[in-house]
Amino acid sequence: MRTIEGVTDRAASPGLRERKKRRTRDSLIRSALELFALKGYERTTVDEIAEAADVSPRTFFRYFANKEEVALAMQDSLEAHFLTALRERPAAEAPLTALGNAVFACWDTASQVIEAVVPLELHMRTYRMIESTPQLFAAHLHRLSEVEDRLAQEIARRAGLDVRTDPRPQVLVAAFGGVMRVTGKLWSRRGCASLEELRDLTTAYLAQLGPALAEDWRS
Amino acid sequence: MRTIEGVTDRAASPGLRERKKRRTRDSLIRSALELFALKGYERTTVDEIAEAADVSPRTFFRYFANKEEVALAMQDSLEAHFLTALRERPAAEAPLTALGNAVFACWDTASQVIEAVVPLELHMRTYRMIESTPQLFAAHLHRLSEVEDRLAQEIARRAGLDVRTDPRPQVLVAAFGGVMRVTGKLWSRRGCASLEELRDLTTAYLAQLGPALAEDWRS
DNA sequence: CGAGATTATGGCAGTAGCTGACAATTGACA
DNA sequence: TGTCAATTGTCAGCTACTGCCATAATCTCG
Repeated sequence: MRTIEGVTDRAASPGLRERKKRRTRDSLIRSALELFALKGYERTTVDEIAEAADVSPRTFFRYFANKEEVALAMQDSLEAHFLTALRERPAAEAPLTALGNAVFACWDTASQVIEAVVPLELHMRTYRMIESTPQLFAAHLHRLSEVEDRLAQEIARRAGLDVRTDPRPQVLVAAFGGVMRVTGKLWSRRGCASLEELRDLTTAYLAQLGPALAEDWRS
Repeated sequence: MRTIEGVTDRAASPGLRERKKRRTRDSLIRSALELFALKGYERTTVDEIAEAADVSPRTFFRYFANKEEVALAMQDSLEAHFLTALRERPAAEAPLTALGNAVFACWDTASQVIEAVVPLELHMRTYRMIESTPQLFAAHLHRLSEVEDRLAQEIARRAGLDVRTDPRPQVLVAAFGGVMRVTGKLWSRRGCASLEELRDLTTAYLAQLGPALAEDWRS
């Protein structure tokens, strides 16, 4: 039962079975990311990942629908983390402000979310790999577009609007997402140095949203 | 030689070999899109497409790197078409205005670009399929992100800026692209009825870019 | 505690996407 | 017409991924 599993996850002791599953999953992620970092995404086979995690190849596909998914597993956690951060923003904050603050708030605790599964540095390498591997980047963009849907939903809820009738939540989130992708790409090209740099980059680019839309750029 | 091929393409008679290649390619696209419409993307195999187009499966992969590519072939043409439309916009137009006008101008002639290869209605069905098939949609988003890069380049050129130093071109294009994706999705969900509807939708949503970024949404 | 219901895992066979290598065919061009 | 280059077909092979069934591990409840 997924629901019960999800609820008991953090509350009571999840039971041996659940703990074992989590360990297997984490082990698969770690093994995969390490192998990817070592030999590249395409040159790593699922069989190798399974072997490194000491499970059968068939089991791998019971945890991840495909090879992409294990590469993007941490992104998944981070996206959920971000969603939570947004929901915790005070209702008084303006939409765009809330989005921006949620990003920053979420980055403060992001390293903990990551390090619960893999070393931070490995995750950074993985992010660069995602940005530079077409197949992974495509899947990444797809997930982001689904996140944007949920973001728009949440933004609309905050503002007491209906996503179906008012275009502003979707438009805002689309623009916001665009900026995030641009900064993400830039950051990855610069080597994913520090979270500080990403923070500054994002601040600067988000601030340019208004000016970029201005009729005239002479300034 | 790609360059020579590209140049002679529309000028002199391209020669039998080139003509044959184009026919094979178009035939593959038509066969693929028809089969996709008939039995769905995943349930259509490359072997079937090749057989319908009367070539060997191996030849299919000489024209398209993978199965996704043939499904997105027309999008490819349309993106190139859009790029051209943007380049033809008068330099006096403001960045965002130029982007919007390029879209509309490009749609006026889009049907001709499409009908040179496949019936318009088949292309509409294909677009809906792209939006509703995760794997295709992911690939689609990836291509769009590459288009955005070129768009930013062109916008920067028009404004006499350097993409590397001024964030505005990229930010603007990212926001613009976000709106286009939102309208595209909406339009596909409504059944890709008419280009008119898409036009109205786009106009309305583009106009919301400014308001959506506003601090306060009470209005 | 122990029997029986659940659930996770492994093994295997098979499909489909995709590639490299080589041979055969076809168009280009002097 | 004959030579050269480009296109195509064939074939063997790898890898991602799935369905099926048997087995083994955990859980539940009397």
